[in-house]
Amino acid sequence: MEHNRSVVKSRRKPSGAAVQRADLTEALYRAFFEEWAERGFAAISLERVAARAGAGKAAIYRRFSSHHEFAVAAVSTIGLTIAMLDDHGSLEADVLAFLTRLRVVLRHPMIRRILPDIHAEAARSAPMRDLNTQVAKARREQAQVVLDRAIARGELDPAVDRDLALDLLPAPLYWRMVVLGGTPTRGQLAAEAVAIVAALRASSRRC
Amino acid sequence: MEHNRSVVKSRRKPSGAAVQRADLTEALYRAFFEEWAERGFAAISLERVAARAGAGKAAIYRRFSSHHEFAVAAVSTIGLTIAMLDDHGSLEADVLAFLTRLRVVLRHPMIRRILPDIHAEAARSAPMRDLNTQVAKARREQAQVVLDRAIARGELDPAVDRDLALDLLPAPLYWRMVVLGGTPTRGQLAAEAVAIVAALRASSRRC
DNA sequence: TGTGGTCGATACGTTACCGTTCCAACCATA
DNA sequence: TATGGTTGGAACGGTAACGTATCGACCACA
Repeated sequence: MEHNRSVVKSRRKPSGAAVQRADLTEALYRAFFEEWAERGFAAISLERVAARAGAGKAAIYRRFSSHHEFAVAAVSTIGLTIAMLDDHGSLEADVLAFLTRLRVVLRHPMIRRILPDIHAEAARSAPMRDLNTQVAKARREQAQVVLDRAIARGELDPAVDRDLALDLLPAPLYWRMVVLGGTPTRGQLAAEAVAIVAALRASSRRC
Repeated sequence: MEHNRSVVKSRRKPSGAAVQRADLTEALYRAFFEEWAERGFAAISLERVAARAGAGKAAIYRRFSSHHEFAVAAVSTIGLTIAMLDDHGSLEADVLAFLTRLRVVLRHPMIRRILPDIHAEAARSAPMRDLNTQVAKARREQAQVVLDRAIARGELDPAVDRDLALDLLPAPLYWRMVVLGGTPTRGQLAAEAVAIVAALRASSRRC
């Protein structure tokens, strides 16, 4: 069907100018996210993306078979940086470290705009839903470590409600920054850590 | 400029078929939100909205001067139902009632899809930001009542960190339902209420 | 050093939506 | 009951993005 010539007889490998430029591929992804942040996912125009990347539309359609596939490929490049958190000696310190890192992420104006869009789109398209659960899983693991350490230290009951705990850790800060659009100070973060630790302790006691 | 004839000489008030049909206006709003939920805010087409409402485009442009104004008017119809919560006798019961009501709201598939879109758009356009803060304020007042009652009962320190408390109440449930896409059971809601109460208590103690 | 073959950019036809204009339908008023 | 005047719907040009086809430019290989 496609690439008929090379299927019939591939004399030699592509070389020279006939090889895809990885830097342009990256520029296309970057432009895609910039457009996303500015206009919203549903309004992304591949023509503007190409122009912003300093390329033509063919540069996109040679790499991806459709608008949709390009979008999927672009979002798939996210969520790979999942560096683990250091041990800070106590649950409260670990929680504060977790919140501090989350604040760094949510401070990026682009991420702040794209994240809620992902959640909205997750209800509409399957690949976006997959991406969302994948990102959630990565975040989950990071938080699991915090809980496991606390249990090992004896600060938390092993029978702690993990699902609830994994909600309690990121939710208040996400709410404040993404939903309300604010940015808490370091002191407010510390107060939040104290409250979250209390909530975590309470969610292990049987009622 | 416009409506010259009636300015020059208004013989009699509009009547008969010459009066706007309120039911169609409502149908247009409804269609707007259905389109929003299906396609995303940025991809709303007024042509499809009109078609879905069983009307022509002129029905929209007679009522609103532009696409943008229509959107603003539509979103302004939200957030007017702010019925106050009954007193359930204890902070924990009040929190549970608050969560139960929030769960009802977030169960609507349309609201679940539209809310994150609003947060994303709030970072892009001023009127959407206004809407968001307005909705936030209504929610705030509802939660304030819960806190005030608890303080009156002696369950909470009057010096409680209100900003933090107002984040702690809705955030975990919002996270679970909108970000993760799940729906907690009544039992999970009760456990969450316990955890939140513990967090609220902790956020009033001085450190 | 010649060259094969893919690359990126431009131009093109198609589709969809915007916002406007026009006209028949409609019904409470007088 | 006749009618005035606005309504809703359909048709119209204009714009923008999609996805495809074509072209010269390019450069590692042989």
